[in-house]
Amino acid sequence: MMTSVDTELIRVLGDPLRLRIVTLLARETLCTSHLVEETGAKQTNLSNHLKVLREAGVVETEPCGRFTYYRLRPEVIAQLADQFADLAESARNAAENKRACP
Amino acid sequence: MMTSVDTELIRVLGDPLRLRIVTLLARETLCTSHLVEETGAKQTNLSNHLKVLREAGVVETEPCGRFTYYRLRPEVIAQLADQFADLAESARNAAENKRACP
DNA sequence: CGGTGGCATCAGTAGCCACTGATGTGAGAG
DNA sequence: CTCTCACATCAGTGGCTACTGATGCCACCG
Repeated sequence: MMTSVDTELIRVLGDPLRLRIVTLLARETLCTSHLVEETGAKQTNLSNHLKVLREAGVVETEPCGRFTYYRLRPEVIAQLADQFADLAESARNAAENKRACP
Repeated sequence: MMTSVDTELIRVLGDPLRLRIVTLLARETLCTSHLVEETGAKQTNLSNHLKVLREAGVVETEPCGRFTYYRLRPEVIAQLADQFADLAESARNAAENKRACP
């Protein structure tokens, strides 16, 4: 219920390129070169963002020979969705709560 | 369905203080001085963040004499929750899609 | 009508972070 | 073994932004 939203996770997803990556990975599991091709970003840049996403627990890696596949972790996104849903419901219920002017 | 997540909205909510404000406003409608008192932040700083939240459509204002009440817009948060839920579901369905190594 | 309190705006600053080029590492191909 | 390719790491830099102090504006109180 009173699960406050994870600030760090939102901050991580707040970057346009990272959100782009997450959106792409929501459709299929890809490796870095695919992401380079899809986004047009440099490999170094993507590697940095993927590291951030990995450390935030948003994606997980699966080595495949020389390649590294990145897979999105749906539970993390789903949990975030639930947290926002809770927040929205809380806001709806408290619509008429108004603290008196001091 | 394929509603991509609004980057700007997430970026706005990615700031710790702004998320704090949103969480507080999810419980009750407050005016600036209440938020100063709750968060311990300076009035100027809060005013800046509230402006950002207002321009992003997250909150709306209701003047009450000399005071300005801020109310959270639940629809915006709910829509965001839906977008993340869609993303999570999409990721679950595409769990086994893996593009071939180039 | 002056004074006060609530809030917005302005200009300046410091810190963070996204992006880049160069380099390191490790697996596969030949 | 050597070369190549996929990817990670490192160090440097520019731009954005959160925060601050000063000031302006407006509504209410006396």
